[in-house]
Amino acid sequence: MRLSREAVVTGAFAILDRYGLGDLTMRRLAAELGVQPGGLYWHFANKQTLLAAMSDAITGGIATSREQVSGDWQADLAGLSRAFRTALLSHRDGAELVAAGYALRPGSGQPLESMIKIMDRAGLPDPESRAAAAALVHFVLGHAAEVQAHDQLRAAAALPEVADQAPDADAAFSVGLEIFLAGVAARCAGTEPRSSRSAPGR
Amino acid sequence: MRLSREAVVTGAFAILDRYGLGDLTMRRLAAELGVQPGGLYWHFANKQTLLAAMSDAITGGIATSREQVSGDWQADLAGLSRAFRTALLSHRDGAELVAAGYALRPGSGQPLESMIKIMDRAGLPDPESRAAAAALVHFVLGHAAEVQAHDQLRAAAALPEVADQAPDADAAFSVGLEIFLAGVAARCAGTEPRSSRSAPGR
DNA sequence: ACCTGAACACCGTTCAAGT
DNA sequence: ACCTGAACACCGTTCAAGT
Repeated sequence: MRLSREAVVTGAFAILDRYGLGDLTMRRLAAELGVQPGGLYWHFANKQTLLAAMSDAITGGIATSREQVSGDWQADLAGLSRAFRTALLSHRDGAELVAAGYALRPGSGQPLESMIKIMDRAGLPDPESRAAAAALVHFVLGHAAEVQAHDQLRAAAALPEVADQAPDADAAFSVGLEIFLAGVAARCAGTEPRSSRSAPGR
Repeated sequence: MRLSREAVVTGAFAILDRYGLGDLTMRRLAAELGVQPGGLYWHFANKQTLLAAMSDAITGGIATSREQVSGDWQADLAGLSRAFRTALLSHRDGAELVAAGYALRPGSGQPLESMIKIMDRAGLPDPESRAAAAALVHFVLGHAAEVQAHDQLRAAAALPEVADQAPDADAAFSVGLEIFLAGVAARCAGTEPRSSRSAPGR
């Protein structure tokens, strides 16, 4: 069967979900697709490009669908952050994969630009909204990467505990997100258009 | 000359600073030390253990020296975060190195525990202070990793711009840090700091 | 246009054997 | 105790040659 970019990406996700990022090699992928390793390089210039395509597949579709939902910027920002987290957790090692390519390709498909827009509407001017969005992205990426690392440690140790500390991770994410939202709200105090005043300044 | 754990770590840092994390291989390190690759495995069980030792060398000495400086928890937390950032930036790819081992070895030498203590004193109870500290660590790690990735992209492109956007990065870090501090302060509003509650007349 | 075959230049790790 | 020599089982990538 003829190969294609999509077929390669699909096969790559199959290996990622079954064996993890460490075992996602060009040679293993070629074997999975019934092809010689060199054949992959007609469709992708190198492994990095393939990983970038996978990263875009994970983060794509989040930003556009959640751009402007309501007038409440805090709800919008929380929803976008949760959607980002869910997308990262939807594939094994998804956070590590996206984080690896994130710094190299600024904003290419990440929800960063959407976050900046939401904060702009909240009353944060451009340089600060960009810095704030970057901080939020770093938090979500780091949190999701930690969750998935713990997942794999548990799987490797074959612990019989079923639901272990999944609720802990969810609660920890909510705490971090709420702190961030409160911090942005405090910084917007005075300049904000019409949102609720929640936190006192410093 | 006889090898030692410290000599191996020192050589590893030399390669890291000169060639980057991607070129830090056991074979190259062995050549640098005038030794056969297999010889390294008498001092370190595997590469991961060596990288963990390097990570500890980077983060060690921050937490202990900056534990309780003043009574102002915001100043303490900001100082600790900045010291953490400086430590990560003190070696090439330092943030990526520390981040890679971070999720696998919870808290082993990271300033996370110090952050938790500071927030405890600020009035945040345990489960929340832990989640907040994790969020702060993720922000600092992600920020530093992005800064260093941009550093290398600039170096690879051989851009003639000298000071480029280093001030931008510093300002972005400050914004993220201030937002976080304001968010924690907002969450602590109402609950008095521990020192004024439990210590009756000091 | 799309892929094979085969090679190039690497990896981390192990382990008998030497000293 | 500490390291060598040599191997094992892999990597990503290239590229002439086939179809």
